[in-house]
Amino acid sequence: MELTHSDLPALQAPHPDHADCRGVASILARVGDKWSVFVIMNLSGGPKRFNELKRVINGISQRMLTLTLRGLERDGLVTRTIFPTIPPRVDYELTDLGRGLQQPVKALGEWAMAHQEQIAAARTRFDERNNT
Amino acid sequence: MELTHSDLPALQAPHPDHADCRGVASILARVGDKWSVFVIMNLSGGPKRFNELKRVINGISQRMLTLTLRGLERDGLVTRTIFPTIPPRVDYELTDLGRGLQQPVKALGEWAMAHQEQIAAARTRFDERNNT
DNA sequence: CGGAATCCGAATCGATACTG
DNA sequence: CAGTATCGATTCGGATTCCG
Repeated sequence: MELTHSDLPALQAPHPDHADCRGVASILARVGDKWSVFVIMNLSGGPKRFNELKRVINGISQRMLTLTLRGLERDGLVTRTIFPTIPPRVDYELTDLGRGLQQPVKALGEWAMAHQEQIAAARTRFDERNNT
Repeated sequence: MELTHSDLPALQAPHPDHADCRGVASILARVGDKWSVFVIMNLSGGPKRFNELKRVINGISQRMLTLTLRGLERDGLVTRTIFPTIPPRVDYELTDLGRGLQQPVKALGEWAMAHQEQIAAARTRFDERNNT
């Protein structure tokens, strides 16, 4: 698969807690993927079709939308339902698991929104300091 | 800079809320970066030196640790303090901003831990279904 | 010790063209 | 409409070498 940064090198285990880091990291990677987040957000309101998502997300290529949706489906976050009509229709919908993920993701998003100016300022300062 | 997935294409704005997606996404990308998360976690306990981090994280290359730390420093999440001793010593420490980020990240990490079996199972099922 | 610089293969991604 | 397939450009990232 192309999308996942999934498999990461061994991680030391100072506490037994760290045993699960491998799996956890692959989940964090999905959240860090901007397209995955956008798709999850745009599915909050209910099921959507492929091209509907493509229009709303605006900037995603067909290829990346397909890849992103496959990844989410693989992780059990999204379901894919085919209606064998003509023309074909495919609906994507959040699973309960996917909806559950929205809470922590929104928390993170809100933190990001709340501090984005602070971070932007830090970036500007850092960039000015280094180049010129 | 090499590390950031930062700049993303325009995003439609159904609600005015979505105006900030650009900046927010670049912050989410940092959280999605596995090394950044590991570094932030490992700095919870207080400042650490470069090679100390390198040993603890185990699997990160020197190059990626440098890049990751620069990124975090740029975003104002980590400070870098040089002690001009011989041999040189450089300490990295979380800023208040960095410590603040830990809360939502931990929430996400806990969600991931809580559901990792469910997700692993979903992946297995999906993979079995498709190939073989 | 804590990097910076270079090399180079591997993984990503967008654009395009084709299909049922 | 909802994809798959292919290709070229970019980016990523590990290994290595050199430096104060």
